[in-house]
Amino acid sequence: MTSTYETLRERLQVAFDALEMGADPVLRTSERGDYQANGVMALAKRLSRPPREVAATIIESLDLADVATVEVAGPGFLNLTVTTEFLDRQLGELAADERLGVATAPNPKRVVIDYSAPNVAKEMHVGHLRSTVIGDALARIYRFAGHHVIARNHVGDWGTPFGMLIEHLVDLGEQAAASTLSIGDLDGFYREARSKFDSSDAFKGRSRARVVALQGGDPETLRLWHVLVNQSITYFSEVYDKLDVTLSAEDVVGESYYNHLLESVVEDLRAAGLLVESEGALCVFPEGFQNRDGEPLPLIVRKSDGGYGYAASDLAAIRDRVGTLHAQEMLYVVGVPQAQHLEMVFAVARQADWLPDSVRCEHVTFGNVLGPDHKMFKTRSGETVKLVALIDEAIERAFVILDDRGTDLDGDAKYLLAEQIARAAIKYADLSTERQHDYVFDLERMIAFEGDTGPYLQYAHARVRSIFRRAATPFVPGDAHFALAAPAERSLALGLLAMPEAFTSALASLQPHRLCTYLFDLAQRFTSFYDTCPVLASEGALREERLALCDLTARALELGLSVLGIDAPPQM
RNA sequence: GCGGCUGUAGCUCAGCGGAUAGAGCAUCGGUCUUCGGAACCGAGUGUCGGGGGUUCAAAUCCCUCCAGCCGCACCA
Repeated sequence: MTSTYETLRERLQVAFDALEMGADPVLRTSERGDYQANGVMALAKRLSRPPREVAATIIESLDLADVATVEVAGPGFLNLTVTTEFLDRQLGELAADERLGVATAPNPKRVVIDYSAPNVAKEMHVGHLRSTVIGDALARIYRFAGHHVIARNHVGDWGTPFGMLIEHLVDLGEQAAASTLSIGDLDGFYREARSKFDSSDAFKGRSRARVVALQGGDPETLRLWHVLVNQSITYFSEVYDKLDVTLSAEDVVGESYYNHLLESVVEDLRAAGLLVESEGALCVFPEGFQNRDGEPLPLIVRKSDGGYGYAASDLAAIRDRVGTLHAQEMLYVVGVPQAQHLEMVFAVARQADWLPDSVRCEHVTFGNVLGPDHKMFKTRSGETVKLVALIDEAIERAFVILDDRGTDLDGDAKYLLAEQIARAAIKYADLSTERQHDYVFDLERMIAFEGDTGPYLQYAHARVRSIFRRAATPFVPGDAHFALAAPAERSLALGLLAMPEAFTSALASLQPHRLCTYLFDLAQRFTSFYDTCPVLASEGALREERLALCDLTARALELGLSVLGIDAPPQM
């Protein structure tokens, strides 16, 4: 179906084109009418004609009779009020459309989304929250748009620390180490290894030898390394389950995967004439990057000791993703401190012809999670906050809230609901703010049922559903007519019809928060409607109409939330 | 020093070229014998960090200054 906005835009475009081909009508939603077109003033300026006269000309040729009424206001705004007949038709189509008007991409793409990226043998902490949650929401949004998403979890599973980690594993014994790694204190494992490395020369020596063995492909060393990696992947999966994140073990393609490609990366760069040796390291100097002394800044592909840095594996990953996976678009959901590094990697990949201009490649940045003191979120004692601890605390709070309101659920059902609420609180708080901004983590506020929160949206959804549970006769979708006599009905209808634009906007800008804003607005429109328009108590056609509006609202909330990775429980 | 990000109501945040700058929370006042009151309606508050400029129109674009955060060659 063609959305309401799109219908209006198309009609306006014809009229604007008649005066100047391609002139933008600048169509927006409005508080004065339903929509307003602001493009007249700019066009009038270009034509050197009085704006109101241009507006009159446009209205004359505007074919909107079956859609909306128009009037000129102020200096030349076109205020559009959609007709009830048109709304009725649109809602009828919406009701019959499982996608609620959201179109699928005309040209589905293969999209690689790189997100989460925790480190093997280390605990996941708040630092991984945003990449994981935002990345997963984008993956779901892209999938719903009809794209083929290839999720990549670029875990840190290689490098010099693995020498000491493996030696520590050997010291502990594999059985003991395995249980530590899976159940308990991952950071403790890492810290112990580190402190032995720092305090014991013997251990340091063994660790270094172990790194060499690892890089040399020694089978026993690789076996031990696999123990570490597999334990970690199991642990990651548990965290992803807790968060309801779609990443699976198959999406884990860590740094180690690119090892066998690094040499050829270097060779290709050399062959392309991009490689420069500087202070013993093999570098590429992409244009436009300077160090603090104003000298060209290198991307170090191979270190002076012969080892490869992460630039090399990032380059190999691009070459692999474009060359082998045939990615047509790549998103890196990675913290903003990596901005320069990634820019350089992308620049080099372009120079090396691994990254054609036709492939959109974007660094999707995000701000920091701050504590109540507005500094980087840490525990009271100054340690990083573990993701699992964060989720568990949210679940406990959800429990308390459920008890307070006297839930009739208990046991597993109650726990499941508490989990759903906790996840909604954490994810929605993260997704509903502009991605690049820092935000203050305040569990109390996030999990509240009032305000712009995940649980509020879930609650709104549950309330709609409850209407259908109470209805004596089952609701039959499809035969409703929408008279929209009450203002709250009309407002809700307009909200329901605006889903496609909200979705498209979130997708195009890689900003899930635009969808959040939309859903919150829709929920508010619904509660106003709910307050003033009795549903079950009304009769006949009016009852059918209101039930149909409720049905659409429930579906819209559920769809919107699901695409953000948030559950919409039918009852709370 | 260079580069990037940020600075909007008491608090948390939207808005990023259009008509009097919005929401949530908090505050105050109403509604309602409530299809789940964890509701709805209404009210107040802002040199949109400061200053210049571009434009018919600037919180939004450009320049500059101030404040804060982050990066700037071998750890990923």
